Amino acid sequence: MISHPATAQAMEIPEEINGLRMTRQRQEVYRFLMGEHSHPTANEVFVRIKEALPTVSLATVYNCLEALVQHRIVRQVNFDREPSRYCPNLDEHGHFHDETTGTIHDVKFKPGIKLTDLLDLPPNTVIKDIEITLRGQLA
Amino acid sequence: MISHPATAQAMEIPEEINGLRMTRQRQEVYRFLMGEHSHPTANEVFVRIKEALPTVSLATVYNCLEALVQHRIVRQVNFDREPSRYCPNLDEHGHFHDETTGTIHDVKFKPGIKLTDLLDLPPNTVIKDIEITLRGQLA
DNA sequence: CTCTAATCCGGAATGATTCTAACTTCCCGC
DNA sequence: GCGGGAAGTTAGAATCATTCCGGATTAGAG
Repeated sequence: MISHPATAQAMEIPEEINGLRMTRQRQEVYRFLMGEHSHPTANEVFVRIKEALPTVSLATVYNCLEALVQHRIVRQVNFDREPSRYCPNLDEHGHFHDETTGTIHDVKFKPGIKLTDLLDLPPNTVIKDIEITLRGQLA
Repeated sequence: MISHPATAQAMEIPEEINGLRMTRQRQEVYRFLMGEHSHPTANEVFVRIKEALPTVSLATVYNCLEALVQHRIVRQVNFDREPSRYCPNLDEHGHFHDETTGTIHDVKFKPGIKLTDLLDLPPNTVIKDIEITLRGQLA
């Protein structure tokens, strides 16, 4: 087992997360996402991890992202029909898309809010996932 | 000006809605959407209104849908990266995507709920649009 | 070390949507 | 009613994020 004291910014990543074997490529994707709050697209992940892994392919980035999402290690965020973005924040939260800058911000819920309590859902509904997206501008 | 007493199901549609001139094609798109709760895709709208307007093109359906959405006459709903769907319900509401049947249901908020009150938004934020989507199954 | 499954790779294919350029219709002032 | 510009429509081509494919590589079990 080799440790990497020289590569300072390299975060240690376990060999497996939530039952997903963390290959080198998945590590790089995951490491990059964890350090970003900008909700990158697949392509942005791709160009960025190519620095560390020059032979990586875009298809692999898509594969890795899908695996990470399936195993609930990161979240996929969709805005209208724009390219999907990826978010390392696993807490229940929404996303605000600032139209003037094009940036995306996480939006917390006020304390004690249980989203499903506010919705008029039919009984016996099993909710697997909730997505809240806002669009507007910071005046 | 000809009236159409024979075409029974034909709903009267004003010449203009929210400042949008209602051409024949826009009328057909709008009329169909108003009678549907199934949240059709652009292509579903296309095949359906071709019955009344055989020469209509898919590009026109997209144009009409965009115009209707821009003028807040119908709403566009996006689920992950699936084709956009269109919804005649203008009340603030969410959408529940039933994974077992593939159907989409409108979800009302419980009375008195003001969505933005529950979110921890930065001050001076102007919200133009909110979208809430749920995924799960009716057990 | 060998075998098999998982993963990765580059490039081709897919499919919803948008663009383009030509044609038609609408509408306004005359 | 009539001409001309603007708005709307059309078919087909182009776009572009994403997925698929076939072959090469790697990992882990025995």
